[in-house]
Amino acid sequence: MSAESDTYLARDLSVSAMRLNRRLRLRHVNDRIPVAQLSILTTIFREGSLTAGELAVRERIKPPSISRSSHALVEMGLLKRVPHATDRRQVVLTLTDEGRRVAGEDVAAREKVLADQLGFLTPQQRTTLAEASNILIGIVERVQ
Amino acid sequence: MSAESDTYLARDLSVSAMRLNRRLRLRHVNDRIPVAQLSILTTIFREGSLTAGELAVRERIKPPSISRSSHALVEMGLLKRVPHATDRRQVVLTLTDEGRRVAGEDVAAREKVLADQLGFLTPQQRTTLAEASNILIGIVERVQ
DNA sequence: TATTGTTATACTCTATAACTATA
DNA sequence: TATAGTTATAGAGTATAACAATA
Repeated sequence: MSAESDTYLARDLSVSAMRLNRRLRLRHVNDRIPVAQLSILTTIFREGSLTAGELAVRERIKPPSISRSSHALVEMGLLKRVPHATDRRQVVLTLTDEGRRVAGEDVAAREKVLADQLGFLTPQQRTTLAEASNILIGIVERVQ
Repeated sequence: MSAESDTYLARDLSVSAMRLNRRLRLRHVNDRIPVAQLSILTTIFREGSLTAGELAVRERIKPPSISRSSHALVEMGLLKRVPHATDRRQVVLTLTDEGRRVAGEDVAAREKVLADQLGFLTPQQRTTLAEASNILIGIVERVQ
């Protein structure tokens, strides 16, 4: 890789992240559930019930954002707010049956949305994306 | 790559794009120019003066977003709005001297912001990111 | 009529600061 | 006092719809 392409790697990454993000958000808006809220839903789906604070850590956002999004999900009937067993300050966020159904469907839906696109790729390109995703996660962890 | 990891590739991609985006946006907020506006600035820096419509195509956003962001940049003294030579409906967006300076500096600044993070990576990982960025751009082009 | 761009409006997502309730 | 979470407030970024000016 040349020094010149190194220079633009950061820009290319941020631009492609921004644009991909925009596209995916729009897809989900069409599907009636905003992408950040869907992320919360599927995180709980995968990891099980979590308190608001634990969720904030996993989603890497601040508690107020969790608060807003989780209330929206409760209003949609996808999430329940359960009192914590021993600490009444905490709130345990749990999927409703409908929430579990939606979260489960979303995996398939997302697969479908991107499947067409991934279909254009070679296996090697898919591997590249999977590796890149892991690298990006690591970078995000360190940029604080 | 297993079928299972295939299933989650789309989710991993969208999550890492969202989080990276968030981090980069916050970095730029600290630097006083919002990232989307900076993207406009550097696009014109790289490609030369563009009309609002041309810019909307390149940035993959709708004209109203260009309108808002470009006016903000004009207010900051970074962008000029020049009447089109032959078509008075169109507006040509051109960098001011200050805009050119800021855009130029941004390449270095962005390099500095991510340089620390890229420094943790192996040359092979950087290559992976560069390739992934190109693949993602291609995907974004097709998701319409 | 068609194209270019702006204005009006609305929504998502996020943050920081200030607050409440509980530990 | 410290912690968990909410409310209040602000700002970025985006879209669609309706509009004005020009071709």
